[in-house]
Amino acid sequence: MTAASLRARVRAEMTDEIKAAARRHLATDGANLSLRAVARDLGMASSAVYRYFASRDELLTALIIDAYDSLGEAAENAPDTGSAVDRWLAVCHAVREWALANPHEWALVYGSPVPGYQAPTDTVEPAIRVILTLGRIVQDASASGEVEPGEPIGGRLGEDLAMVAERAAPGAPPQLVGRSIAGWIHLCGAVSAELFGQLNNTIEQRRDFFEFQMRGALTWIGLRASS
Amino acid sequence: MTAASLRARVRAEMTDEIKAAARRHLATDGANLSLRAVARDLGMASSAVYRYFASRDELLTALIIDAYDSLGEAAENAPDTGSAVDRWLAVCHAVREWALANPHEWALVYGSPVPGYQAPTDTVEPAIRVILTLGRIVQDASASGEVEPGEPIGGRLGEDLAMVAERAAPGAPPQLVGRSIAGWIHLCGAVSAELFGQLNNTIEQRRDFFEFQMRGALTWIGLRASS
DNA sequence: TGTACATCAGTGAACGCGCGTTCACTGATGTAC
DNA sequence: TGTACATCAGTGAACGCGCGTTCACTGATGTAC
Repeated sequence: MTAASLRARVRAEMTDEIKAAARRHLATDGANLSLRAVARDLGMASSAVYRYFASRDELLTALIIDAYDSLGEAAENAPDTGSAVDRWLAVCHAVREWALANPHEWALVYGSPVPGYQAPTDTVEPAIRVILTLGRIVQDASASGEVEPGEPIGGRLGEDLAMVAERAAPGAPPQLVGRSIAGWIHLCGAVSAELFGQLNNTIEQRRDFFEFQMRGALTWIGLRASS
Repeated sequence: MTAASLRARVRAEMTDEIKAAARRHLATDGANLSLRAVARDLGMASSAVYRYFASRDELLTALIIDAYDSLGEAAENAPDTGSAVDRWLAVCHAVREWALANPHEWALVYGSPVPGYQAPTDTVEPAIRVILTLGRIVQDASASGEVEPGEPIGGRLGEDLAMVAERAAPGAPPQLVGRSIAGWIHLCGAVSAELFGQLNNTIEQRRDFFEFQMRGALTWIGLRASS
């Protein structure tokens, strides 16, 4: 380990500590967390944070990227065995469990947009990891015939979906991809509904209801339980 | 018109103006809007606002209740003719169109919870107007047999759903109510996905895709196009 | 109808606070010869 | 190996700002007799 890389490592560790403290502040302050409060927690001058992040927004961006990456990793590491339905459901549960474990980071990326904050383009790649994971399942299922193709979709929507299919599940029929995107949206909606309190005092069997919903969505999407 | 009720009317008008100004501020500041900024917009001293709202949180609560009521009214006023499927879709489109017209109010009630804000109980009644509207459609469809009842759901989730059914669609089978709640959650998720930017650079035919999703959800929910 | 009083909307100053960001600086750590 | 210099993390004061809320007050509007 050369001296230079040691300095780099210390720097990386400090960067991580700042992000960790900022992440803790998401719980109390949401997306308008305070740089000064973060610095205070770490016992350092607020100006010192500027050695690591050029501005509050840049720190926020780092948190957003980390959240997407962490969620994406959770989705990618979901058990990848069994039928397409099994695999899809495993991803759904992995996403939900990650969100329950990291509710404020979920809110940061899937909640209301932060007013005045414009996400830079380097958030895009981490942002699509979940949907690419689902796309792979759909593509595999389509290749092995574990799928109801369904009615083709014409018009401009058909073109939109064909372009998405090309990027996320090449070879799969666009209408199937469209139904899969709908499934992903339902997944996000179900997680947000649970996290943001829409089910309070109504449905207490959260996990069961979640699975019920995702299985229901799958019947329409048209993945089959076995090939 | 007595003098007293005139004073009351002027007061109500001023209250409305404050809320209108605050609503405008939702666009730029989100849920952490500033009382002082609102007062400034109206050309009044910031302390004057306290004659109308005891605190910033109380003003926020008023905005939340108004948003729920406005959305609820839009849903209730959706065209109420044709089959259960027609009526359900009409409500979905009414909700989406309201949200597109009032994106910041949608974010206020269906976006990430405001940290530190606890909604008082008088937000509950306005909050459930949409789902009660959907419940009425399901109840009617169930009564007239325009419905696939589907497999009953046992266990605790079944009990949860039976209780919801009792409140929102008495007489309808709990499993149908469960699928309907899932449809409502998908509706909220689809609107949030569109509004919060999840479809950016992906799907441009927003209305078509929305309708595609809602129709798809309906095939699983099991409302029939005609009795 | 006229007058004394009560109610109420609105003012402006103040309290005490926190914020993001900049800047000149100190001192430690690394680099080049 | 030793020394002169450059890099870099971190400090602390300052700038200029905005915030929610309170309080004693003024004047207009309504009420009771």
